[in-house]
Amino acid sequence: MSDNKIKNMEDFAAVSGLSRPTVSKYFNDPNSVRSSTRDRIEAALQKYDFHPNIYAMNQNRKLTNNVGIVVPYLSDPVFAELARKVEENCILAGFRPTLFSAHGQPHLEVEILDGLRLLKPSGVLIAPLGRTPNRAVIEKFCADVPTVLFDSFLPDIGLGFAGSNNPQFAHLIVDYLCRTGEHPSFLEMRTPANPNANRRRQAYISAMEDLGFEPSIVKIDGEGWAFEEIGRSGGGKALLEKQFATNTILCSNDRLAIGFLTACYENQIRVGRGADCDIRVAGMDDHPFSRFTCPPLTTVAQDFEAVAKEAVSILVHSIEGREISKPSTFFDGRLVMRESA
Amino acid sequence: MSDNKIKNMEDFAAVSGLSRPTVSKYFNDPNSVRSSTRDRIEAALQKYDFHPNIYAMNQNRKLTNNVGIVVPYLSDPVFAELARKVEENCILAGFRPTLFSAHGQPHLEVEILDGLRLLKPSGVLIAPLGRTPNRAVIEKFCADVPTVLFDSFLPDIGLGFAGSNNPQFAHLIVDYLCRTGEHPSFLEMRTPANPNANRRRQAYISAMEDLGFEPSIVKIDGEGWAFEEIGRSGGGKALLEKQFATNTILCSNDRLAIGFLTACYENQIRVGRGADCDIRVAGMDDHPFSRFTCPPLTTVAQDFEAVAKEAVSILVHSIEGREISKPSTFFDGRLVMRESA
DNA sequence: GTTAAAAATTAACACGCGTAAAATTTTATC
DNA sequence: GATAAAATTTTACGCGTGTTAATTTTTAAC
Repeated sequence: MSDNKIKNMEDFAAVSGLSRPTVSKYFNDPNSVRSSTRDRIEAALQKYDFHPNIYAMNQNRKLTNNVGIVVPYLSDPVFAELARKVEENCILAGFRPTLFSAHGQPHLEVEILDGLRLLKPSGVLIAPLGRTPNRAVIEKFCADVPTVLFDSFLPDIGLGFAGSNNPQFAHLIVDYLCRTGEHPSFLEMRTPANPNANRRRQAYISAMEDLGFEPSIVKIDGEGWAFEEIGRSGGGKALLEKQFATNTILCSNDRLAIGFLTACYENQIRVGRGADCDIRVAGMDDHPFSRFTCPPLTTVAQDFEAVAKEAVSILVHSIEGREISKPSTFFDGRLVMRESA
Repeated sequence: MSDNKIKNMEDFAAVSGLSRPTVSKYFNDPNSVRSSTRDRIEAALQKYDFHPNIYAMNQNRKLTNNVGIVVPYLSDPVFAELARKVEENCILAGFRPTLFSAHGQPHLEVEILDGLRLLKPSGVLIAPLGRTPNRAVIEKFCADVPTVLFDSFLPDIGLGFAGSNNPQFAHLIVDYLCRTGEHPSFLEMRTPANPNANRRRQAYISAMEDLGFEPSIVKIDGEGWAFEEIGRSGGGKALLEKQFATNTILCSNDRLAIGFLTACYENQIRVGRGADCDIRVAGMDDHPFSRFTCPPLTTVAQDFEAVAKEAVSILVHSIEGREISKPSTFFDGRLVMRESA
C-alpha cells in the first residue's frame, strides 16, 4: 500500500516498468496487451491504486463509456423498477449509466437531453414522456446520439424500441374478466399522462368487440402524475353517479386502480370475486404495491427484465456496429390473478 | 441560426469579437466580466449555440460543477421523493446533480462512492444505507470529498447532517395513540434495513415510559427491503399468535404498516378507529401511498422539503468556505390523522 | 482632460490522456 | 538459430479549456 503520489498515467507507467501508451492501451482494453504485461499492470494497480482521469480520457475519445437513462417519473415505482433493471443491464454491458427523471415535466425532459449531449454518451435509453411537442426534440436528439426508446413507443424514432405489448395486456385481462364474470367497463384519465394509455384503451375496445360486448369507457378528470388521487376522486364520483355499465372495472393502470380501490372503500363497496362482493376491479402493470392493496389487485405483469435486457441489447448491437435484427419488440404480459377480480 | 461550425471556445470568442480568456471567465462566472461584454457574449450565444466541453473544463478545475446524490433504495417512493427534492435544490444552487441508488446493497454503495471520486464532485449528498462495515468507507470518503449526510444519521461523519427527528416522530404518534385509545404495541423488523428504525424503537420505549405504560415490541423476521411483504407475512403470523399486547399497533415505518394492513385484511380484522373496528394501525413516514390504503393510514409526515433544503444548504455553505452554523439538524414530523388510527 | 482603477488582450504554459508513426524488442514458428 | 509476426517503446502532436503574467485598452472619478 505504498501510495507514492501517482499523479497520472505517466507516473503509473513508470512504476510498472512500462511505457504510457502501453498502459493506455490496457485501460482501453485489457486484452489488447500481452498477458505478461497485463499481469505487471495489475500487480502495480494493487500496489498503487491508480485511476485514469475520466475527464482527460473522454476529451479525445470518440466514444465515452457513458450511457444516459431517462425515465418520465422516477417516483412512480413502476419506472423506478424499470430504470433499475435497465441500469443493471448497462453495467453488465460495461457502461457507466447515469439516471435521469423528467419528474413528469416536458421541459425537464428537454433539459435532460440538452445536458446529455454535453456528456457525449455513447448511447441513451429513454422512456419518453410522450408529450407531442417533445417528439420533435427527441427525434432531433436521436439524430445526434444513438438512442433506444423503451416503455413508450414513438414510431420511426431512434435505433429501436423495447416495451410491453400493451394491446396484448388489455386483451389478456379482458378475456379473463369476461370468462369469469361480467364484462368490464374501462376506467381511465381523460387526458392520460402516458401514451400507453391510448393503446390500452384501443385494445380494450377491440377485445370487447371481439367477444361481442359493447365497450364502455369512463373518463375521469385530472392532470399530471397523481394517478392514485385522480383514481380516488374521479373514480368515487363515477361510482356515485353510477357511470359504470357493469360490476367489473378495468383500470388503465395499477396506480389508477389503487386510487379507485380507496374510493370503493370510502363508499363501502365490497371489492372482490366472492359472492358477497359488489364489484370487481383490475389494473395493468403489476405495480409493486398491487400485491398489498385490499383486496390484492388482479393485474397484468410487465416483463421488466425482458424489456430492459432488450433495450440495452439493441443499444449495444448498434454501438458495436452490428445489425439490429428486430428494431422493435413488444413483450407480452402475464396475468396476475389476485382477489380483486 | 447560422451554425458556422463553432468547434471550441476559440472559435466562439472570435465570432463574439472577444478573446478566449475573457469568454472563459464569463463561463466560470458571468458576473466577472463587464456588463457590455456579457451582453455581447449572450447575443453570440443566441446566434451560435456554443457549449463549453465539460471534459476539457473539468480536467484542470479544482472544483467541478458536479454533485453526487446517493440514496439507499430508489424504488422506495419515500427515497424517490426525498432524492427528487434534493436534486431540485442542487439545481437551484447551480450544480449538476447525479443520482445514484445503492439498491439496498452495501457493496453497491461502496462502488458508487468509488465511482464518485473519479467524477471529482464539488460535493456529495448521501443518505447512507447504515450498514456497519460501510461506515469506515463513508468516513474515508468524507475525508476526500465534501460530503453531507441526510436521512440517516452517522455521528461524527461528514460536514453535517439533515434529517428527521425520529425520536420526536415516535413521541408524537405514541402520545396521539395513547390519548385516543389503547396504548400502542410496536411492530418492527428484527434486523432493520434502515438505522432510523433503532431510533424509533428507542423513542417508542421512552415515550411509553414517560406516559407510564409498559412498552411492548413485536419483532418479525425478514431481510432486505421488501418491507411490505415482511409486514404482511410476519405481521400476519404475529396476529394469529396473538403477540400484540393491545389493540393498537404502531409500525416502525409506513411500508411495514402497508403490509400489515394487508395481513389484517387477509385475516378479516377490521382496522380503524370506529367502534366496530378490531384494531388500530399507525405508521411513520407518510409514504405517498399511505393516503390510499384501506383504511388510509395514520402516520407522521416527514418534512422532505426542509431536509433537502438544509442538506444542500450545508453543502453550499461549506463549498463557499462559509461557517456552518448548525452541522446537524433534525426536523420535526407532522401528525397525519387518517382513518386507520 | 488627466489619472487611477478596472477590464480585456496577448502569449504562453499546463492538464492528463488519446493516438499515430517509426523504431525497437520480444515472441512464435519452423 | 534464423525469420516473420506481434507487442512494446519512443517520440511527438492534439484535444479544449484553465490560468497566469505582462501589456494594452476601456471605464470611472475628479
